[in-house]
Amino acid sequence: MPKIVDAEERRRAVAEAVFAVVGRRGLEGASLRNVANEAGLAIGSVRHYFGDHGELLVFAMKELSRRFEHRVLAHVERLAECRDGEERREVAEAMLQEFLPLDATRREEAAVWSAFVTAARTRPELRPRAREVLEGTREVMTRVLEGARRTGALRKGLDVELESVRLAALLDGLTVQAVQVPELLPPRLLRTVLRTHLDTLTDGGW
Amino acid sequence: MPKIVDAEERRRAVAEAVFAVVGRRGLEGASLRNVANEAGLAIGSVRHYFGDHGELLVFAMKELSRRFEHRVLAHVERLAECRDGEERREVAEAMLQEFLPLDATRREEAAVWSAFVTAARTRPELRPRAREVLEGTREVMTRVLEGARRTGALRKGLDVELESVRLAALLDGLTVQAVQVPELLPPRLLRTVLRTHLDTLTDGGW
DNA sequence: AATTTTCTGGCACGACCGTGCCAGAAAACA
DNA sequence: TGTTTTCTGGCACGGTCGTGCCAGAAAATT
Repeated sequence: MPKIVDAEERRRAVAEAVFAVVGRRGLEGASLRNVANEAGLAIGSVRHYFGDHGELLVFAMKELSRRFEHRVLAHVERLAECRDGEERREVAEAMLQEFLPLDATRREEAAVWSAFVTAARTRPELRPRAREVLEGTREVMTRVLEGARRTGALRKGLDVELESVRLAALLDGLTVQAVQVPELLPPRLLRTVLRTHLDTLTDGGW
Repeated sequence: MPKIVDAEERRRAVAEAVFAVVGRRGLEGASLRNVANEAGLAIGSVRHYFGDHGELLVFAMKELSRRFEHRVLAHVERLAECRDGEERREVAEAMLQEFLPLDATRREEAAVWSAFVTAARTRPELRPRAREVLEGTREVMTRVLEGARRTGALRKGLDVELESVRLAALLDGLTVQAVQVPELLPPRLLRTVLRTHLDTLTDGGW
């Protein structure tokens, strides 16, 4: 075999180019030509690693969600190691902040993800991953709230399932709006809203 | 002058075709040809009423938000006429439900709006309207919460501005997720989450 | 050194796009 | 009736798209 080249790494590099193009020009700008150009490759090379255009988009979407999940799960693991109550609250809050576009990098990621998810409604290939991520998000919410309930931090009488849906929706709403009109949802406000919400779930202590 | 034809009405009819096409094929499917075909017109006719393609999209987006605002403001007026506390709560909740995709029609509307808003990030012509609607939404939230505060229904110690942001984000998040994966957010659940949230704002009574 | 396989780069085709342009139909006005 | 203006329908252009196809470069294998 020729040309020592790690195929998977190359695919990831191309995905990176997809993110850049989508961030700048939207998903409809992510043509093979534009992506290849962004990646500094010839269009033929890109096509060697991806069967067709749809496959490229699916891979990029999966890659984006994979990275995101990786970051979140790191927090979840740290959460499992916590014994101290105060520390639990801080780690949980840090984990939930991971869902918010608090800096330019994350805002771009969120914008790109938003583009994929919107497109997923009309493009069947993209739908499964959109659904998986939403389900995963809800599950993470359930896990953290259930954990809080076990340690007695959660207010009595709360429906954990319902609160998971509410929390997931709140985070998604904040993200979508912050991507749309960042001026109206600066990082500070995003953090405050999240903290306020968590306070209502834990009536004071944690 | 020739051809008795109400230009504005024709423009609205074309906008209707835009909604149908975007609902079915996404915004990138809303080409002049597809829209004209959907409206039963020749492409030349559509172009007579809209300077260019961008103008068509801007008009359609404005028309969609205009209709939505009209519906919401009707509720707001009814809210102003309310004297009874119980009635106020019901009308307010009905108004807030207007933001949720509770039936197929509204789900389609929300999906189309979502497509426009996502595109607005990369298309400058669409940005102003996206921002206006978000600001308007937040203002409506502030108005209804401020009203509740005046009548003593709101829990003490709540920051109305902050709660407006939180409520608006929650509604947006529920909507976006319901458009993405309707199975995970059936109308019943949407209503329950909203009601639960309002309960936490009014500690019991209203 | 010869062969095989992976990889790169690019040409060409058909499809769709927005738009400039124009000819003719249709109705109001002279 | 003739003129004018609005409206309709369509042709043709340049551009971008995904994709089929292929030739040659490059490296591992024989």
